[in-house]
Amino acid sequence: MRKPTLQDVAQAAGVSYATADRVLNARGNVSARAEARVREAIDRLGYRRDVHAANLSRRRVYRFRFLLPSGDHSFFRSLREAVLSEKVLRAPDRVSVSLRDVPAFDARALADALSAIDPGQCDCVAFVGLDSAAVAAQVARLDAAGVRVLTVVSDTSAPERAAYVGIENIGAGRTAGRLIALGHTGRDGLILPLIGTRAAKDHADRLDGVTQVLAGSERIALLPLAEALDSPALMRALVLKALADTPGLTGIYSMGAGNRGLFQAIETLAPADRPLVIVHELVPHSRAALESGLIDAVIDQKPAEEVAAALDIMRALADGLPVLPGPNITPTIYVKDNLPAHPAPATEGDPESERIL
Amino acid sequence: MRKPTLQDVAQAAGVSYATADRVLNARGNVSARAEARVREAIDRLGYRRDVHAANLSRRRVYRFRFLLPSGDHSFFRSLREAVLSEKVLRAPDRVSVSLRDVPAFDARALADALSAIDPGQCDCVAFVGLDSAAVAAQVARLDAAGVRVLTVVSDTSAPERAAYVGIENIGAGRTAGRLIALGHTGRDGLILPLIGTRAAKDHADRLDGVTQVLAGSERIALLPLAEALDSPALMRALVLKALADTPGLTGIYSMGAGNRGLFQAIETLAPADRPLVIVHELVPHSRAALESGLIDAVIDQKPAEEVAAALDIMRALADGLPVLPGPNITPTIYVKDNLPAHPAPATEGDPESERIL
DNA sequence: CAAAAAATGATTGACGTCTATCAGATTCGG
DNA sequence: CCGAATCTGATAGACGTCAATCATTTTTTG
Repeated sequence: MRKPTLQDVAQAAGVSYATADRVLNARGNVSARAEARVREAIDRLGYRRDVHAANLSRRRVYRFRFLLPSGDHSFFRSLREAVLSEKVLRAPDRVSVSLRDVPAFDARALADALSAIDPGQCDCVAFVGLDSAAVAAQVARLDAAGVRVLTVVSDTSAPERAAYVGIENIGAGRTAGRLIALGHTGRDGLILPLIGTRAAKDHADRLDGVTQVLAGSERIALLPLAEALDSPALMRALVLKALADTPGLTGIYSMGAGNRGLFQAIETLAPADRPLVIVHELVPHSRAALESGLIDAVIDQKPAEEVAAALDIMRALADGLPVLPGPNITPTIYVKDNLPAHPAPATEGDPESERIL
Repeated sequence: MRKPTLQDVAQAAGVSYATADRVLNARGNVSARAEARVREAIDRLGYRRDVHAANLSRRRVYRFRFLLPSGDHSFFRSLREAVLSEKVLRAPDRVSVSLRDVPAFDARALADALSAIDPGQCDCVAFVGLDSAAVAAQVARLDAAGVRVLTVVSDTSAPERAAYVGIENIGAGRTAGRLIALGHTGRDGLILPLIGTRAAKDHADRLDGVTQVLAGSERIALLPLAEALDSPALMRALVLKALADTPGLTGIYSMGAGNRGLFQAIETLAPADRPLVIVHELVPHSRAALESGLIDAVIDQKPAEEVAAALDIMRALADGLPVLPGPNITPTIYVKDNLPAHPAPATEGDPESERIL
């Protein structure tokens, strides 16, 4: 049995191809009777439009845009790399991806970048969520203009955003807490919680999570929260101070960035004395720290998967398919022994593979 | 700038469309000079064939087949479910997936199933690797006949298999070892290693891995290996016996299946007394055990991702693209707090989504 | 009941590629 | 240099859909 075509549907419904097409593409000027017969035939034959033929015919290109925080944060860098690699990967599928940098954590700049988007030139935008009235207004404008909007990594509360792709940070914090508890089986613990800033929702959620889990253990206590503002220097100083001031320190959980400073501080200790250390995001520095045994675990949100998932959703949104909005990436735990193979350095224009097909 | 078409290439090369086509599709009867000019034009314009238009024109359907172990093992069940869900997902992309059951761990039956494959009816087969001369012979036959072959979950040594998609089991065992070590920070340990069968390569590799890591710790010792043959009943008996015989038991690592028996045995203990427990594969039982706090971690190979990755590779193989063979799925660690949302029960023929588009 | 409006059918030329055919041109061996 | 072999160009009809046009039929309405 061949897959039915629209021609088959028309025939089965006893109407012309033109009428079937009018129904399928909602072009109007169709009697209720004819429409019903066509719909019935579609159901009966199990007709599904051939998306590739359709896109070919209408010369359709999916125009997707990412607005990503600029700056030298390794995590954002890996996000950007993931976008660029998906860009070339999906080009054959008529997906055109563009990437714009916006200043990090700057709601004003983000709103400006959103306002610069021409609805005629873009089908779908993804950005790292921030909450502000200006951002919310732009999300509403774009949605009304037919541009679907979604958030990645961090959500926004604008009700028009069609989806969020990212991890659930309370769960991520709980996961860290669970590992800390595991590392304190049968012994007492004193944990230093390091955060980037309380103001960032994702950081705050992680703190909530770890607190929830450790509250369940009477033998583990949390030291007062230290804010390192994602700065390696500050982080280093804070950790060195804590190590000096707190002899019984058994663990450190860093919820934000700037962990280079943390690693420097830990390096000053004898391996046997060093506390349990958990950080977020697998980036070159944290990977090296894990490989060398300086730290115990990295909780990662797999930016490459996140971008791929975002693009799948953007595609579905552009095609008008229903999309469930919830968080869908689960935080991954990396230890020294389950690290992914080193990613091959981006092979821009590899002459070998160019030639094939 | 529009994407160049083959027509553009022909024009740029100063030849007719027919000649450019002859070069692109290696139809022969082209002078070296003309071929060179066409290739140069392809490079210069950055021409890439429009795969969707091509597949439309040649009415191409990718015919892929999975041979999966039958039986009631939950892990194989989730593999099968993953295949079925990908099957409907990829149907619009001209990918036709078929699924055949073969008796588990039966090289003879596997070879028979492979021999039943008609090269004219199938572009690519994936199966769970087993080593036997008969299997190797069939792999060679299929490869020679133009059917690309790949292994999932467990590899085979047949040199013609084009790729392996699965985790690296030594690494998985090491990962478990690392978690066990983490759970024994500052205390001594005695660990019971449970295996399905020594004969299974993946199980044996996990044992190697955990042994490697724990050898590095003087405070943790491994009890003699117990073989549970993936049987819940046997598993239960073995664990109960070990618990009775070994007062100092602090951990259990189960490398195979049949963990239902393990959970039953653990349930008899007071929560405070129970050892650290790590098992493989996130299936309903292990998930429940994790959620209820009966066990500490599950190491999973993400069957859904594995199947998706396998299909991507099958597609690439069918299109003649180069594919790197190595293992590419990293084992994932699940604790109570980073479990994925419950998968929606397979929505076969959801009337809502049928209608869209 | 006639004129206007609405619905329908028939058809056409894209989209980019594949496959096939056929006539004409070029090259080659003897 | 002639016939044969090889190469080249031109063209046409698919694949399944889109978008548009135009003529015809049916229905509505005043």
